[in-house]
Amino acid sequence: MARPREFDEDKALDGAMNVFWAHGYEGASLPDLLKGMGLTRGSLYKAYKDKKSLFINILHRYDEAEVEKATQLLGDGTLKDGLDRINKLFASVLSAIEQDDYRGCLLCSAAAGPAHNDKQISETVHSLLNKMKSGFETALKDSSQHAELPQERLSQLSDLLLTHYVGLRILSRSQASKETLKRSIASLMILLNKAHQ
Amino acid sequence: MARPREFDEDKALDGAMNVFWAHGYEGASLPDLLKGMGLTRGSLYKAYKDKKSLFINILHRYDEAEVEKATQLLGDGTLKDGLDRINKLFASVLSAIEQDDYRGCLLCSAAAGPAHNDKQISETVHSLLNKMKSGFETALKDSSQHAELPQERLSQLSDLLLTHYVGLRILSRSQASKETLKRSIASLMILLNKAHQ
DNA sequence: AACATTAGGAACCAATTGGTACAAAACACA
DNA sequence: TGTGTTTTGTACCAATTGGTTCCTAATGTT
Repeated sequence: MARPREFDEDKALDGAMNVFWAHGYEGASLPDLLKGMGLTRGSLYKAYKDKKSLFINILHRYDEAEVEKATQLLGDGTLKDGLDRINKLFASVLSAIEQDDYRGCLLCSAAAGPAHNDKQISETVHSLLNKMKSGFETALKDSSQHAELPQERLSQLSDLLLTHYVGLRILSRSQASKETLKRSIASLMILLNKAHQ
Repeated sequence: MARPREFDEDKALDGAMNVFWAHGYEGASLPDLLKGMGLTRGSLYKAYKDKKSLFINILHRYDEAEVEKATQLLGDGTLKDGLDRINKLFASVLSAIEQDDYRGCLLCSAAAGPAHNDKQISETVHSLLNKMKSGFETALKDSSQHAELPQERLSQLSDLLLTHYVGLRILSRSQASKETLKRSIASLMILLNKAHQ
């Protein structure tokens, strides 16, 4: 009973994700979002309450789409050595900017922006950042060089990888030079290869 | 000739820096700035043209105050080994959040925010980030363990340190746990001690 | 003392912000 | 064919945004 939704929810949410990704939370205006989602004010507020709720919704969508992709890669058993997976993940960061995609990472931008002021957002952000950390930890445990390290060291290394990931994504968004990012990643991989010694 | 300024320019600019530091560029409203600077609209626009110009001005002030402090530390000859200086710098990042200062770094926040959309800002940001990188490079050259590394490796390592610095500061601002930052820094210092091998 | 020049401050501005109210429209079910 | 329920779209809202105007006040120079 009642009138069915006319808009395609997946399309709308993807649209919102792209707008937030490109402009950030504060930078995305309602008209931006409405245009990107292909719907009008009434529908948006009826379906998603308000801007902040929509954003948190989108953060979860970003999780399912992008964070999940990253953690799947980091746990991907077909790449036997976890270190190779980590390498591949950072290579993908580089590949984004090789294709002139300077949007960075929605999650990292949220960490730098609204997470500072809003508890609900910061909690969501941290749960996703933790998921990334766990992904790194999984990969390290599957690395022939690192598997034997004590848990404490694995956790440390994972936090380092997370920090590095965030740093790279923020630098990407600020349009840092490709070479800078390349050197940073190369250096990380060299150091990581010595971590077990 | 003409009426002299009544407000203390240093106090006003410090006030503006604090407001931008706390709220970010977009997040700092004109009323916020006016209150923090202790002057009225007319004076602000007469003296600093507009919000963006003021922000770039403040970015340079942040350079003189904070970036300079960091690079001085990294080049401080009284700490003989450059590695100790790097250690001390990252310890100061940690110390900030131990004192519940979650503002992060104005420069890093600028990299994550307005630098994405504004060329003038991104250029300023990158020149300061480069200054940080040079600081790291100087310290590495003064490190007994790293001084003999080829220039290419030193540059790589400096970019890694810069990335890590940015990552930490963004995580700080998002109110990441002290433990996370601690582990990340600990891990970095361990790896850095193996970089020369 | 007169004048040129600049600072200060309030009133004002159009545009935009996120958000709401409400009537018309579209369906399911009876 | 109604009837109840929900979506949709438009008109509207108050508040805030960054920015300008313009008059007055304060000064150094002559």
